[in-house]
This record gives sequence, structure tokens and C-alpha cells, in this order.
Amino acid sequence: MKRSVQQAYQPLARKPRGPRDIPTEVKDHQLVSRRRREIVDAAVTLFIQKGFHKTTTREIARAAGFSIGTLYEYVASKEDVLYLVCDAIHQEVEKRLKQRIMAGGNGARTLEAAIEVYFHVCDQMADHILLIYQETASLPPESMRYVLANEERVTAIFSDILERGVEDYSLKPLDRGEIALMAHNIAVLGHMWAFRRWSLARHFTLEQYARQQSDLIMGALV
Amino acid sequence: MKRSVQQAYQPLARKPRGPRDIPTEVKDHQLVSRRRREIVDAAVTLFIQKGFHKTTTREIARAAGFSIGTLYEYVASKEDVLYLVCDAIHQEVEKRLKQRIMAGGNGARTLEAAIEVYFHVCDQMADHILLIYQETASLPPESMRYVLANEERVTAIFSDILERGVEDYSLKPLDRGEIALMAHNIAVLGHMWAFRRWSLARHFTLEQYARQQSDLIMGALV
DNA sequence: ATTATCTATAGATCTATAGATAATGC
DNA sequence: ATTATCTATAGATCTATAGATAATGC
Repeated sequence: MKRSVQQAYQPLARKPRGPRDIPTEVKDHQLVSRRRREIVDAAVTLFIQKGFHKTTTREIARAAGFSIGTLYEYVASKEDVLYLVCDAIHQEVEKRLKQRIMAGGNGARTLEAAIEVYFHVCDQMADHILLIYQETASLPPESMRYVLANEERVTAIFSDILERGVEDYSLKPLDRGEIALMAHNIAVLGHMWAFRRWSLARHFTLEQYARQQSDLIMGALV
Repeated sequence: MKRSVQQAYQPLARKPRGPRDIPTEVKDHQLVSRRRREIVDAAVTLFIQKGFHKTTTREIARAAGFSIGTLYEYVASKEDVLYLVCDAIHQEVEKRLKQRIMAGGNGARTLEAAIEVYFHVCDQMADHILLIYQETASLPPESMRYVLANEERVTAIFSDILERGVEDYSLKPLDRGEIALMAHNIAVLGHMWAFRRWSLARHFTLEQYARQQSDLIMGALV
């Protein structure tokens, strides 16, 4: 019954199930993709506004443009919708990151550029990031594991760059633990702008915030 | 209808309402305190296990040892219970911090000691910290403001120490913004152990984690 | 015929309160 | 008498599904 994140997480014994593994009676695969995208688009907005639990399945269906009965042809439960939403958010974050991270220069330069891009993505997707913090715990265990694995993949983007920087000597030597720690720090300091903006914005614009944090991180690494 | 943290927060125009301002029909003030403590103790456990929305008011009443009718003599709504819980958690965090932070040496030493204490508190109260991240958004706007002000008071403990360190020259010169930023960083890196323990614990024990982060922070400050 | 969608609702809750009862102190 | 507590329930939802209907393609 314990639903805390720690308990539910087991280091991916089974390979995680993607959104494609949610069962459906509908045969047309393209239609399934389209309808699920409509469901996600509708649900994201509602969940951000009212939270997962206060949003009804009817509202989701109506906002997506079809009936409650149709909704349940494409998902088996309300939790499935939440899972689709969390997964879509992580996909979007990864997409924006990978689109804009240029792996041009050495490790140190790439890292600095990646941090800047990442902080901007966190700013643009602040509400979505907040949603993941708030509602991940409401997922059934298996979906939760998958979402946490997504989160870890974002973090891994930074550990990869850090590793490269260590190899090309543009960063100081770091062991595996130090690399993991810095990667998590970067990931979380981006999120921090999302969930403490109400306080941080008194002192900084996003650009100032990104610069200061980036200087702090790079200062510890060169 | 927007319930995101940013929207709801307004820099404390009115002075925030404490738990004592929740109305009750019961005259015996001491009894009110005792019953509310019983409510909080019961609810904290349930909220951690099942989340706020999946916990029923009946369950809270039963776990507290009285009936649903009695519960509603001490709170006006289920949200009041959540507010009491969040407030109690912050009080407990502050109590433990203030109890154990020795303001003996200079600013730099006090800071290092405070960080260590804080990270241990975050470890001990990991589930509670998670709960606040997850459920703050479910509070009515006024209670939310109060809870965010609590969070800010914890952060202010670190900015005060940082300020002292700057004044006694045990830390390098920092402007107000830099002090605020470092205080928030410390606060959030403590929380990070709570919500990423499932990944961090692969590399570190709490002690190792606290040491590494502390070195990182102090390295940027001296 | 087959596939997708809709309507109507079963079945299960859950919050909050009204009114009855028990306990306490004058 | 006054205060605290309990029982019973009004009133309002909400998820998920069964069975009816519409649309599509052979």
C-alpha cells in the first residue's frame, strides 16, 4: 500500500513498458495514436489547472472532443491517462533538449551550452515539471517505474556530457559518483526554477538565474 | 481556477493566518490542540501511504480514534487537515534544525554544520518532504501562501548564516541575490536526497552525499 | 460485417451536517 | 445547562461498462 517513490522503484528488473503497451480494442493503430495525442493534449491542460484527482474522466473526454465511452476505448483507466501525460512530458523535454544541444566543442563547452538550453526548457515547461513532481506518486507502480526511468534518462544526458569532458580534459577528473551527482544537481537546479520561481523571480530573471547557476556548476568542474 | 504555485503566491500582502485561526465550535482550547495533534498524527501517516485525495475523512477520524462527526468539530474541511499536516511538518523541520544548529564558530563553520544537520533532517523526514511537494498544490490559496511562507522561513535560516559569514569574512563577499540563491540551493539539494534517493543511493550513503554536496557548496563560498 | 462511437446508468464512494446521546460541572 | 461526541444520512459525484447506434468498406 505504501506508495512512496522509494518503495515503488526497483532498478528496472523487467524492461519498462512503453505507452504502446496500453491495451485497446481499436484496431486502427494510427487512429489510436491520434486519439491518445488528443487525450494527452486535453488532459495536460486540465491536470495543470485542477490536478489529476480533481479532473474527471468526463472532462478529459469532452475537452478531447469525444464521449466518455470513446475515452475508455483508448485507455483502460484514468491512471493510464496520467501515465500517457507524464510520458509525453518527458518525451517533449528530451526532444527539445536533443534538438538544441549542439555537441560542437569540447566537453566543457557542450556542458555549458546544454545547461543553458535545459534551463530554458525548464522555464517553458515549468507547469509540466511541477505536474510530474505532484502526480508521479499517483501512478500505479509499474507506470511509476517507467516515469522514473524517463527522469533518469534526462539526467543521463548530462552525465554523458560530463564524462566526455573528463575524457577530453576540458573538465577536471571526476569519478563515476561525482559525475552522477553533478548530473542530478544540474537536473534538479533546473526544476528548482520551476517550483521556486515565486521566490527566485524576486532576485533574478531566468537569464540571470541560468548564468549564476551555470557559473557555480562550471566553477566546481574546471 | 489555475492552481499552479506561481499564480497563487502573492508576497504576503496580508499577514498569513496560522493554524490557530481555523475555526472550531469547541471551547476548550487545550482540547482543541490535543485533538488537532491527534488528527495530524493520523493524517500524516495516511497521506504518506495513500496520498491526500485517496485518504477519506472517515479513515482520518478512525485512525485518530474518534468519529467523523467529531473530526468536523475541529476542522471545517478536509483541506484544513492537509493544511494542519503541512504546517506541522514545517514546524518539525524548523524545530529540529534550530535545536541542533550551534551558532558557535564563525559563519563558515556554522554553515557547514548547519548543512550537515539539515541533510540529516531531510533524510529522516524524506516522506514528509515528498508529501509537501506533492500536495501543496491541493491547498486552498490562502493556506498555500502560508505553507510557501513556511518553506521560505527554512530557506531564510541559511541566508542568515550566509550573511553572517560574509560579515565576518569567513566567506567571500556575496550580494543579496547570491546569498538568496545559495540558500535556495542548499534547501533544494537537501530535498533532492528525499526525492531522488532511489537513484542517488546507488552511489552514496547519506553521509557521503552530505559530504560531497557540502564540499561543493563550501567550495563555491570560500 | 466490422469497426468506432455514443448514451445511459450500475455501483460504489465520499464529504459534510443535522439531530440524538453521553459526559461534565454548576 | 453546557459541552463534546456519536450515529445516520442527504446530497452529490465519479469511474467504468453494457448495449445501442452510426459509419465504413467489402
